[in-house]
Amino acid sequence: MSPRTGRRPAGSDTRQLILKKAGTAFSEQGYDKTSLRAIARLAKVDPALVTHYFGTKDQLFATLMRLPDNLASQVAALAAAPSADRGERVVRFFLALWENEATRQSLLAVFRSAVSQPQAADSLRAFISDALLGPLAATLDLPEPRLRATLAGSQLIGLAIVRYIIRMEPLASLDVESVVFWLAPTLQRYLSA
Amino acid sequence: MSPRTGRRPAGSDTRQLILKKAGTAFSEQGYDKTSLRAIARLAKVDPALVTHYFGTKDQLFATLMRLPDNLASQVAALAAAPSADRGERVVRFFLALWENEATRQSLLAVFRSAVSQPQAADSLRAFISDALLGPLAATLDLPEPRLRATLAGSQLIGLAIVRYIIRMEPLASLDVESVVFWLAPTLQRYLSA
DNA sequence: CGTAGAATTCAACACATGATGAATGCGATT
DNA sequence: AATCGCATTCATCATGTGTTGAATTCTACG
Repeated sequence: MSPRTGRRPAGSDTRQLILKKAGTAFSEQGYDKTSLRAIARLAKVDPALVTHYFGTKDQLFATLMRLPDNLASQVAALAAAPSADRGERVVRFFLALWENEATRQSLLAVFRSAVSQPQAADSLRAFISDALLGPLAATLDLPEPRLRATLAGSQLIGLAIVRYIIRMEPLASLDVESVVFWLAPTLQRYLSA
Repeated sequence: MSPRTGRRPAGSDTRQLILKKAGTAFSEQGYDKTSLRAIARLAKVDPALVTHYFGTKDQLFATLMRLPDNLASQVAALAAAPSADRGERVVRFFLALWENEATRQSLLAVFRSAVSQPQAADSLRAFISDALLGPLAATLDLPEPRLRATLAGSQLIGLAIVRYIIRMEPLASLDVESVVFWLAPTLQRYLSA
């Protein structure tokens, strides 16, 4: 009789399994609609085990949402680029973030949660504004740099929503190079002209 | 002793009060995070009364989310416009929708709910794709009309998110004319060139 | 071997949710 | 005045949530 309780025989890393399942669940449904019990169900584990490993639901989410730390420095590199192909570089950078499986998951989760969780929305806005658009605006010696950066942000966020969240065709299946081809001039105009 | 139960004295239109409170609640929090009980609390009414008037929560939401029916015909008019200032017209039309208090509420609610509710997301995609971008694409005699319409949609959706949902400055407080000034060329390029 | 501690589940709590059916009060019609 | 129907609340149900504390089983170390 397989015992219903107690420690499991082999050395399978259940903790990591839970993390993985939680990651996909959060990225597919957002924070609110993802229940600890659903995560536990996916990992074939008791809900209490999730709590046991990661504390509260908030802490679990925070553990998962660690975006790459070098993001800021990458943006700085972007800003230092010559202004002629700045638009293209920005688009490529943004697309790289979303095409990468790991970061895409975090981004999806954050975006999905930001709408309903005011706290998440605030931190998202702060992050985008301070860590991404701020540095970019700082290097624009043109009138209204802040506005220009925000406009660029609006096109990029629109791209993310349509291509990765709503998945509207044909943009959702378009190859990366074509996306760059279409969006680069727009970004370039916002960030120059 | 003011009786706790039974009909209320004066002729105040409670039904409409509930509708109004539900509208603001849905637009501020989206479908999921808005509870019938919260709506009832706002209207100072028993939760059962909400159910009594509007049936299920879904039906209440559907009752509120009736976007103006003439939308389709307006888009048709847009499509018929000369191609030279099509970009500007599209931007103006979109902004008019969001600057109008009544439609903004519906749009906010739909957007906020679309992220977490798969059903809402599907119908939003269908609506945008079929009723808005489809007709627009139909009148473009250029290569890849559908892609062009979707690109235009991405910039408009990005604008809505940044300006009306995330409320990121300075775009959030920018006057309408300036928004038109900045976005019209982008839209024009997607829809021509 | 024995035992400390980790992994895991069980059972339960306190709370919130959407929904329903019965009860009660008031207004309007006869 | 009597009555019918609407407006409104009460009490309650079934379900789902995050979280906690105790119990059980296994592993690892002495």
